Amino acid sequence: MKNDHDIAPLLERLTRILHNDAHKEGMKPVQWEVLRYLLRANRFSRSPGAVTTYLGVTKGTVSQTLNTLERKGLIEKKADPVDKRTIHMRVTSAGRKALRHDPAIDLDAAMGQLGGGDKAALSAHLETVLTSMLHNRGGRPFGACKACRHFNQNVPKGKPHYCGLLHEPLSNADGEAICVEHEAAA
Amino acid sequence: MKNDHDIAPLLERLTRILHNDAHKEGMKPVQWEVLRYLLRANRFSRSPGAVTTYLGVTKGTVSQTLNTLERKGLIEKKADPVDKRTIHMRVTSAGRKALRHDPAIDLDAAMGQLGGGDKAALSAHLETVLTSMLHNRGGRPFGACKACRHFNQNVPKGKPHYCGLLHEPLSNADGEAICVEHEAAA
DNA sequence: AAGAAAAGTTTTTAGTCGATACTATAAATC
DNA sequence: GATTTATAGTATCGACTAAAAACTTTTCTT
Repeated sequence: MKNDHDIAPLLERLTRILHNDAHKEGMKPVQWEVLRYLLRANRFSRSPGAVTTYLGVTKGTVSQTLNTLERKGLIEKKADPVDKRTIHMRVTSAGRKALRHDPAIDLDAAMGQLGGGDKAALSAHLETVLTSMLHNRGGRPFGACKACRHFNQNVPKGKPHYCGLLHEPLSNADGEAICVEHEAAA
Repeated sequence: MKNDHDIAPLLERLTRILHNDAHKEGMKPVQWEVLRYLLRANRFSRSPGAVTTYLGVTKGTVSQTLNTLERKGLIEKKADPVDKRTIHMRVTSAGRKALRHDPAIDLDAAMGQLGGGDKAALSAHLETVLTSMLHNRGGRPFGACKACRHFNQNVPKGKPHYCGLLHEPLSNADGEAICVEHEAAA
């Protein structure tokens, strides 16, 4: 078969455009990525370590980027009272405000060119490729908490949910968020 | 409709993996991009200016990257004998050799997870999105020379092809390559 | 011939990123 | 209980990316 559909160049150019657009509002591409991540991550996944795992870059780089975001007032850090090594972060209201100018919003707009079925197909195909890439380098999937095999719905009774891995209660919002520890349900 | 398929995060992560992988062989992501581009571009499109248009970054940045690639011996520069402002480049044999370790090859492998029909669909969908993004920022498509409205097949007779815009003859290889000046045939 | 435009380079400044070395806390082992 | 080892983060260095602005040379316009 001659035609390999030249998907790589398409992806490369799309990527490049997105990357270029991310130099807005005094921000850098990684900074947007981290900010977006922190907004979508549950409370177990808003640490420098989780960001490191998510991005796949070194700890030092993440540390610097987080410092920058903190200096800009877009995120806040708070030491864990129990394990004093770990740090928890949250997006400030200024951070949320900044995300309203997220350059990636343009991508959603462009996606509007596709019909519903096409979007579903594109999503599925990208997920297949991504999963394969992640698998080959031992990366974590960072899936939704509620779709994890450690997620227990309405346990204990009366309370919302429960994480069987970390032995922690989970709010409804937690369930929707993405998690470092995510392992797909069987 | 609630489900917007969350395509952006998928694309973002895939992009991030590709970007991280591109720190190999002493190369940087942009350097791979430029090298790949120069190998696929026809002779009218292997100038610093064309690379600038392709990448969408500033001239200064491109100039630096090209200097680095030249210093590494992966590309060669040559001044145009007619218009002394412009410079033509070509990938050296060392450059071609380097591209055999192109980290983007892994993407093709991951794409192997998809069936032929899925690949075609993915390609088509990505192209739709890319075209939309390009259109919104006045970017050039950089399509194949032979699919351009200025492409004249087998003109003049006996000779291979001809570019009606630049008034230059085109080899078969030229026809296959991508071009800055490309405008889709009607 | 004068001015404007085009193609590239250079310099400056801010941030990314891998690598390495480091500190502090926690867990494991003896 | 003290020592080792692992984990979570930070600090520093050097190479590179990128925008922005100033500049050179060459070509096009009028």
